[in-house]
Amino acid sequence: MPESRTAHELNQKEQKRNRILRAAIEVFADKGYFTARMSDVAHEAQVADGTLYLYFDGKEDLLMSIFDSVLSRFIERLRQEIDGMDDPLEKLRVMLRLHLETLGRDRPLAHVLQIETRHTRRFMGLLTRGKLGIYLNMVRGIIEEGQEMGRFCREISPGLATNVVFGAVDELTMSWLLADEPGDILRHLEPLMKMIFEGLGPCDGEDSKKR
Amino acid sequence: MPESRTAHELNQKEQKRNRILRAAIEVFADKGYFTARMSDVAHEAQVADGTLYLYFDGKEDLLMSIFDSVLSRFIERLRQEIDGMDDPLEKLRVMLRLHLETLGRDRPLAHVLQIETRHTRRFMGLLTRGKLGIYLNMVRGIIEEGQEMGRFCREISPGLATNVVFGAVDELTMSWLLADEPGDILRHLEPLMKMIFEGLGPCDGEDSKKR
Amino acid sequence: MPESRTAHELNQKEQKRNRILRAAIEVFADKGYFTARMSDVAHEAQVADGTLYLYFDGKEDLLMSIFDSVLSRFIERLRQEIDGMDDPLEKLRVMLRLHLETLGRDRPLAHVLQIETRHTRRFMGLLTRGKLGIYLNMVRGIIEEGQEMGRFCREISPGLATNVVFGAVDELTMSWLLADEPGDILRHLEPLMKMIFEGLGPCDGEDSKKR
Amino acid sequence: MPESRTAHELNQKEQKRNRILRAAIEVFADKGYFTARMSDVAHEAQVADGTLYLYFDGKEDLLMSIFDSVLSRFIERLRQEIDGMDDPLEKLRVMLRLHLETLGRDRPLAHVLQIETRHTRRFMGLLTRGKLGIYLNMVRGIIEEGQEMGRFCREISPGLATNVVFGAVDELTMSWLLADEPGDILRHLEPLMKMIFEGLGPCDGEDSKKR
DNA sequence: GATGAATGAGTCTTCATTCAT
DNA sequence: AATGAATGAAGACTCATTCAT
Repeated sequence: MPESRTAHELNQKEQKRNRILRAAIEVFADKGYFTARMSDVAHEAQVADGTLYLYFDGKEDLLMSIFDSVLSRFIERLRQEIDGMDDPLEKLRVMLRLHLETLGRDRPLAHVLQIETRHTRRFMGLLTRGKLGIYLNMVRGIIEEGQEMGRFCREISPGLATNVVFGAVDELTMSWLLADEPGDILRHLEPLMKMIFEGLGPCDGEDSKKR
Repeated sequence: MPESRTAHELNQKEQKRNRILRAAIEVFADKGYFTARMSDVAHEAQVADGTLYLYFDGKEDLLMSIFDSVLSRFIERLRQEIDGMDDPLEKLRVMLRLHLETLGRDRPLAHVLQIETRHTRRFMGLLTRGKLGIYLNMVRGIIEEGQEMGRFCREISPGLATNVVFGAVDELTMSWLLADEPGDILRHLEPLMKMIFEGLGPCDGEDSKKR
Repeated sequence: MPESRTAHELNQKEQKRNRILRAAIEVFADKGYFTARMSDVAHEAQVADGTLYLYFDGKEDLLMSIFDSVLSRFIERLRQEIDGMDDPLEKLRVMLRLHLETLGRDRPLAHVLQIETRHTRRFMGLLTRGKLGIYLNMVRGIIEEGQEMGRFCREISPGLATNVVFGAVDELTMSWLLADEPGDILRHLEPLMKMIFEGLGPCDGEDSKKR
Repeated sequence: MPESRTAHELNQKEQKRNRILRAAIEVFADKGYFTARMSDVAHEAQVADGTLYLYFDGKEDLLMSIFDSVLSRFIERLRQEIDGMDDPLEKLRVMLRLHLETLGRDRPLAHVLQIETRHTRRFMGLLTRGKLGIYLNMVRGIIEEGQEMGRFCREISPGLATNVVFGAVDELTMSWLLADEPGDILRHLEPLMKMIFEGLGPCDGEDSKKR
């Protein structure tokens, strides 16, 4: 059963957009955002230079869109997986696994996300106000939920906790990325979870796991 | 007692060189290496554009020189402090403290060293063959010494151990740098030392702390 | 009958290349190679500055290409005209006429070729290894042919003879170029031929035209 | 007997001026006027960059001054030698010999005078209004004198004749300069004189040397 | 929609010239 | 007078972006 013409076209368009995005990831990871030329991306994507501008607003938008598109898919998957769950700690585990999987599977992407995006203050600002903000809000949501259910220490401010959790994965990814022989990033998941639980877990009298 | 004319002039020259270097650190940290213009650096250093080229070979050399100059001073101080010591572990502690202090005291510098330098593959290569190589060799020297004295596990290759130690500080610095409320980076020194000692410490029969 | 798209485009491209080349000739002749700015050339050619770099590698290449393009056409025409001829002396005459015509018809071109090209040692070297070398080899070929046929004195080394002939036209052109009221350069052709014939002609016993 | 202090100083000054001038000749001949840097000249003259400006107004003045100084000495010598002579033709011979000697003895100088000076229209204009004008006027004077005495053809305009004579030496020098194995330029003196005499000599009925 | 030739703003760098010492 | 460090104007070249085909 054939798709409607429009749907088909949309699909075509979507495919080409993704091809360009993919090309940008490779090229940015390889040469660095500033050193890479738009025509390098066009060449890698096997389209004309001008075509890039039919799908993106410019070089900066291309970089932002990498972030955005990856995060969109990530958030969607995360929601699906998390949806039926009850345990906030388990939700966190799923989230971190997904995060590490996404990057661990794709080094060029990880490079762009971790390195090329940090160049300018302005950039980080823009990102945080976009899809990244949604992600961070989800983390925060889970933490607040955990605090309400008594699974997480209530004395820690949710904002700080979010930073700690996000910072931990970020740091982990960065070191994996800079390592010469990175290995499987997922092997760090459980130690990370342990650290986080120790950091966030119940802080009342009865819970004496920590010093 | 007046300095000799030459000595005075050298001093003057050295001072201006440092002023430019400092300006470059500020500007690169603020706008990013690629976004920063040479005239921004000149302006910040309160010299004319052309003056930059009396002290440095160009933009790239400026970035390299930041690295180089900081590392030179760092290595010198490190040598002085380490000189009379016997215990390799203590030497490592001094080294890491100095490393963290140097960066922790100067965020713009840390930014440039950790972020702006990672842009291109080529850059890292150049650096490693320069002063950074000397530093890494010192780390390696200490580790080998520790192994010979039986303080460090002999089964670990010194090269790998060097990477682990250096990677650990690097990672630590990076996360401190990306944090919103960084705090005093030195508070991480002891935990770091503990980790390193656990990772590198004696691995023979009598020492059963590790599996 | 429409040209194929590609052929048409090539033609367009070739035309614009020539327009730029022409503009460069005018501007270089007028202001001198070093004093002329690339944007002067662009302006004269009615293209944007950047466009120059779509057709040439830079300022130097532009100068070289003037030489090259003129010489290419010159050599081609020379080959066509000479092809069926037998008499080497006649070939020389055709060659010199063509040489003088080419420059005599186009003073700016002559200026660039004679003056602006002599600036640097390096330049002349590059040229001689290019199209100019081919031309010089053709001259030499004709002379050797003449010697074999007994029309030219066999005692003169072909290399020297080539220099003499080429030097003569060169000198002639130079003086025509520097003159205030140059007149028709072709009026010098026959005297020149006479001189060359006297210089190169048979040198044996029976031929006593020369002392 | 010591010179007066002032005279001595003037002499010192003059010497340094000449050293700079000489350096400029060497450097301009070697690298070309535009490619040469003022600091190259300073280096060659073993003075500081700034010192050049104590003796000359700038780069252009340096080039002009080469011309001027050479021509000054040339004109002075010429006047001395010519002074007691009667025969205009002999005066011409002396003049041409001096001209060829001056350049033939000093290739770098010849290079600068013949090549580097022709760059810009403006340059030639300036020169002609300076010492060069004086020289040309002397040539013209000799020719007019010759015409009055009936030794030269009266039908030729003195201006044209001057151009012919000057152009001939110029052309000769140029070809000598461009030649690979120049040899002694003075060997061309007599042929040149012959040509000039044939060109300028008496043109009336009784004198039938020319067609 | 797709192309890629054309555009021209933007920047690094050079170097003639100046001037405090 | 001599120096040479400092200046800053000027220009070659790059490359993100546009738009006619």
